[in-house]
Amino acid sequence: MDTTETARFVTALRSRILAGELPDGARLESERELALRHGLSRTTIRAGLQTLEASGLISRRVGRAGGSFVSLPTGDSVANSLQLVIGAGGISGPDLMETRLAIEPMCAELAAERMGKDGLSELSDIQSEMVSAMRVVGNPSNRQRFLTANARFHLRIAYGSGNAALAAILRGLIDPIEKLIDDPETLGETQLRELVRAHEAICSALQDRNGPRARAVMRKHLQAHLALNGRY
Amino acid sequence: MDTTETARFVTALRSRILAGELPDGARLESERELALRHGLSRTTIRAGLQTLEASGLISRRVGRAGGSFVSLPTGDSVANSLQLVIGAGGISGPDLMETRLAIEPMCAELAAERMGKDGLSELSDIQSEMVSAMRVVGNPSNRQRFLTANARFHLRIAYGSGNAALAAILRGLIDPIEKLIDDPETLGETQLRELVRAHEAICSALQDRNGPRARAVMRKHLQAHLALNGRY
DNA sequence: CGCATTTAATGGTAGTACCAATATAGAATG
DNA sequence: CATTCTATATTGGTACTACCATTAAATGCG
Repeated sequence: MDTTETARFVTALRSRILAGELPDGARLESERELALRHGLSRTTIRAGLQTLEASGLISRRVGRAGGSFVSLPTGDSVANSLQLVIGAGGISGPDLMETRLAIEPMCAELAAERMGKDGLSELSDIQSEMVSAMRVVGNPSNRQRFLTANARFHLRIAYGSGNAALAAILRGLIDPIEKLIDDPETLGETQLRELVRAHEAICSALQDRNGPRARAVMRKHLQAHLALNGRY
Repeated sequence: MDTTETARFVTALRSRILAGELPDGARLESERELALRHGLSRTTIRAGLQTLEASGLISRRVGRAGGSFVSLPTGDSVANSLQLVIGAGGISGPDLMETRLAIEPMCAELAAERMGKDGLSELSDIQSEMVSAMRVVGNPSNRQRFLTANARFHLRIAYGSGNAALAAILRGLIDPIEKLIDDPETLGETQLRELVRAHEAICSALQDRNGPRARAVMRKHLQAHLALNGRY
């Protein structure tokens, strides 16, 4: 394996990073120094660093105090690659909804156990925002406000689950899903009102710290979406 | 945004790919031609292609009929970035198990509805492999055989769900999880036998095309793991 | 026709030079 | 002394040239 010099350099540096030898935020040597140390040209070093940067393992800044800095990958990179695959059409609409249906009830259950007071109040703020946006949802910009707040509502619960993996996955799904469901035909005023009501029930279950109920209500809420336009 | 020439080139080419303008497998112009067409140096073009390759959007081959080829990202890139984040310690052990608990029951339910005859027979082959490996599980190499087959069992069901997103996610989780649970203390012969029994029940539910039962049995199976060593 | 050889095209690597951004050291100034 | 401006050093970003290694196609030969 690792036929090229660049690939060798990448795997070497990547394992040092993942092994924790280079802590988060650590500054690597300059490209010129790395080239000398590894007996490679700056060209090759730069190619390797480019790859590592694209993987989210380092970030680079120019300038005197600049250089390459270790940045341990977070859920962001998962969300990004998920969005890439979806954007490329590698995952169908029904797949998205099914995945959501797998993830979010679990998020709700965990959030009921773990979400703090501030998180819950943030959630009810978002809920108020949705209610106020709904009043004039005929206005296109308000419809957008409504949908954005809806996404934030679900994301906030995922964060509230305290589970980085679940949150990252939902973050990757939510934008494509939002575009998928934004259809005035199937998502009219009646449905929006129903949606707000469901959110109310979820909030209440979370405040009661009732995990199973939160899970059940969330599940029902999502399945209602699925039923709206049977096949996406 | 896109302060550097490289970044500009990357975003331009990426959107062309995601827009479907460049179909899967399409061959890009050579680096020298791209440089001319974009009025950039080959250096910059190469930097951009390096990034796109790391994102899984293109692959490159040397040689006369070589070049850069569009490769629409698949679940692999999601699995990879998931493994990167986990490898960097960005996701805890309990997070992993909870995510698994969210994903796999859904996989089982869908697989019960969608898995074909060949898939089911593959599954029972894997099951036989596990049974035969279990007989001499004291032997370390056989223990490895057993665990590998176990992973394949769960992955096969995820594929059988026909849902690319769920399969990709489990693929990213399974290796780290396998290492996590491979503890002779908590996973002794008694537990292995119990595990095989659970797999048997899952197989049977799938063959009966009983989705809800498949979901329930899978869920119970995973929760047994969780209970084994309460906190990972 | 079939096989070996040559040739041409590609990405990979090296090296040099210079540019642009930016933190730091130092000088000028109040 | 404090502040502000200026020079400077260090860094990544880009350009250009040259050559190598790999690979498939074109060519030649038997």
